Amino acid sequence: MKKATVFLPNKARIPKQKRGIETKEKIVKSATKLFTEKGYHQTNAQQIAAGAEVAKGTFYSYFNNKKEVFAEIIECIFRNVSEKVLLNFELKTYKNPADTYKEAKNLAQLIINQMLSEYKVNHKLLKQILAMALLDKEIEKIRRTEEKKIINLLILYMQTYKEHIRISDFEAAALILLKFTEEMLHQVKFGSTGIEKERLIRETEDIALRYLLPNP
Amino acid sequence: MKKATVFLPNKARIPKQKRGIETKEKIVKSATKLFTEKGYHQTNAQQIAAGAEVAKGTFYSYFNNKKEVFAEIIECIFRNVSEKVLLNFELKTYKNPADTYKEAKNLAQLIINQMLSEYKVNHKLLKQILAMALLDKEIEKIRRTEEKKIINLLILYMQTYKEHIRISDFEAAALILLKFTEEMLHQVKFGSTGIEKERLIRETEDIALRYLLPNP
Amino acid sequence: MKKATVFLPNKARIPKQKRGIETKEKIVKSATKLFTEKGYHQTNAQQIAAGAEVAKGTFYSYFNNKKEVFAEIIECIFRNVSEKVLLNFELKTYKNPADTYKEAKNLAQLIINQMLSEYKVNHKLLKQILAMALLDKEIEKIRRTEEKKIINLLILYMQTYKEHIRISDFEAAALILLKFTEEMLHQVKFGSTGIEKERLIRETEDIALRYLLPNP
Amino acid sequence: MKKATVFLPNKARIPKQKRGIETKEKIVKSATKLFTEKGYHQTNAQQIAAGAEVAKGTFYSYFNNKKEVFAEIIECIFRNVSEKVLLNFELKTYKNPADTYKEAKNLAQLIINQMLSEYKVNHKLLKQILAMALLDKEIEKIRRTEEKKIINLLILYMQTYKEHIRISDFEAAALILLKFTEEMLHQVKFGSTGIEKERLIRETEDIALRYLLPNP
DNA sequence: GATGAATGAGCATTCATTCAT
DNA sequence: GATGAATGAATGCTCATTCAT
Repeated sequence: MKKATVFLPNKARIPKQKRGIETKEKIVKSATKLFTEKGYHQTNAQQIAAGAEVAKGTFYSYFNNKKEVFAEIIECIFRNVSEKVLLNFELKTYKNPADTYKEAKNLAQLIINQMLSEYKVNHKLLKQILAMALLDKEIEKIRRTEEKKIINLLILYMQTYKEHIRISDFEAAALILLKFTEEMLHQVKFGSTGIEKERLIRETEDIALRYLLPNP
Repeated sequence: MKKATVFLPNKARIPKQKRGIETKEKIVKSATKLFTEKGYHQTNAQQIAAGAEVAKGTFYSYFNNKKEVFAEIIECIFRNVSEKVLLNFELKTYKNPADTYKEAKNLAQLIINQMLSEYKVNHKLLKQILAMALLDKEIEKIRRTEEKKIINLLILYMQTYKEHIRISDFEAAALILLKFTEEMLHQVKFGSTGIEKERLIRETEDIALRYLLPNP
Repeated sequence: MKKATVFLPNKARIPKQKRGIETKEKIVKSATKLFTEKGYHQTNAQQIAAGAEVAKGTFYSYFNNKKEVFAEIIECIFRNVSEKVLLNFELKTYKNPADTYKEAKNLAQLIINQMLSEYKVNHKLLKQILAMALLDKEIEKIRRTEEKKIINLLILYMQTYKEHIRISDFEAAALILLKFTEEMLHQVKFGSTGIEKERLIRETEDIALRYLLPNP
Repeated sequence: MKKATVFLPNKARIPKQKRGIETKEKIVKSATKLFTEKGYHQTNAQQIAAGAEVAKGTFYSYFNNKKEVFAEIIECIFRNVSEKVLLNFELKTYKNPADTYKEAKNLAQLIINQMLSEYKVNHKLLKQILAMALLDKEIEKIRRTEEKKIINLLILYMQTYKEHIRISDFEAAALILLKFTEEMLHQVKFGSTGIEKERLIRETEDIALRYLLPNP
């Protein structure tokens, strides 16, 4: 086993002109389509380039490698979700500053529904993303960074309504709620259990609210 | 991807003699080690064979391809978990046929703990397994088959203690409980959140029991 | 600039069986032919494999890369030269232990001629070798290792006949004599100056002997 | 290799205006820097252009290809050396027309020293140049053309002092002296033998003078 | 049964060069 | 004149799988 040190040039072009931006978008679009249809490992740079109607070399002038497009795609997806959820939360708390039990319940319901609905991504692509987040450190990091934002939001929510919240370990609770809701989302998305979507969502809400809020 | 095979010859040898069984075990052991250390995609047949101190050809006479060893490994792991949990459940219900509220709680706690402790598999290998279950239909099927057993067990548990259980949709509840517990297990295993194991387990128990059982 | 550490597997096969040895020889032969005809940089692994009538993969199972074949070829050539010169020197000094001035002269003449004649390698390949020894550290090292043997031989010669040698810095002298003789050899081989081979060899002998030995 | 061009369009621009000349100089400077630091083969047009702070297209409007810049660089270096040596020789023979033995010796010493000191080029770049002169016909030709000038100078020197020179084959002697001095220069420059520069230069002078001049 | 030499399609990546803007 | 986006042939290398010994 020899050990060699190599310099990775990081020569990815950052397009400034309209044409370049369009080309990059075409590549991302083609990559998303192929990753969704065939999976990440079954897709190669040649196919992505062909799908975007550009040459292989053009792909490599915008991205250093296949993983980089994937990272860009999922960063965009995750960010979109966390931004939407955050925005919605801010709107609601601004409009309804009063913190009654009923409001706490409504807001919790809202956040859960928000998360469940925001993953607009195709379920096949979602599988690829989840798998890659397990297999690849960099992708895992991107996922965790975006998840941290939602966790912070959940902690903020619990602090806002702390008088109506029965649990005390906000940090652990936020993580658990996020992971649990995500997992339920995946079950709903992948729907391979024969149990209908609605039943799962209803139980998800039940379990989360019962955990968060004391008995009325 | 490399080769689109229409006819699957399935020429894998099923060893009957002691020597053959030992060879197969050596191959499985080597594969497990490599999948854990380097990951599934980073491991090739040559390395598995070398690790088992057999020739590449020998590997291919016991397994049709790399995925087959992986399937065998995870089938063994999942089966082990479901068998242990099942066995334990049966022992407890046999010994304690009375179904008081307290017993229901104790047993629920037991099942959760059982599941949390039974995944003895290395966390790196677990990541590989979860990723593969997302990426590959066959692996997904194996996982689901074994999970179905635990779900049935949970449904049985709920039926046994139905008078003390507050939820009514046993099927959905069992799936949710399993998935939730699994997810928590992964958080505990991967431990990348900075939250201690004990806090996570405590909250997991809390959330599950509160969901299952009515307020005392 | 990112920095990455990569493990180079060094998976080159060392053939033990007759068939493997023959295959390796075929590859080396094909590589030598192509490096000579087209030059090192103009030759690729595919062509070497084709020339040896084996698959590309076979080439890569015997050599990690193109440079490795090249290194093997030149190591063989250099070693051959130094071994022949050394052998001849030992034979002569064994047969003629007396160290008169005349013998010193004869032996010097012999060594020069030996070196001049031993580079049996084609002049085009020699150019490739010299260029690579300038461009590549590893090839340079191989060259220097083999040259050191001849330098040691020349130092030994000077020590043996030290009473008849006019110079005192044996180490520098040996290096200079070697490099000078090599350079003359290249001029003779490359013959691009229009000066005949014989004139160059005559002058080479003259300059070397006049440097080494005092005036009679 | 990449493209077999039959028609050489030679569309390289010859800059007349100040700005164009400056741009060309920037390109040459950048190329020299990169060839020295990374080597000829490891440098590409993009990097040269980037180093000169011009676009890739600009590079190709001044030079038809990478080799052309290299040729320009080495032509400049070699010409510089031969011009300096020639100039110095003319100055000395003009100032000291008398041709005594002592003067012959002094002048020889001077020429050797001149050559040894004039290769101001970085040793890494020198390696690249020597290698390219071995690998490429055009570069070889440039080198030979410039060397011919020094050889002619040496022949002129020998003719001027022919009464004090012991050798008769001026042409062969001039070539040998040049090649020998060059080779010694490289040994001094590359200095990979552990022998100090001064010892090598002293021996070089000794060997050359002893070859040229009879015993006093 | 075991071996390991051989295969060759397949993939990631590079880069000299062109040309529309 | 300058630019830099685009090209695509070419290359080094891998590895699942076969099969003669």
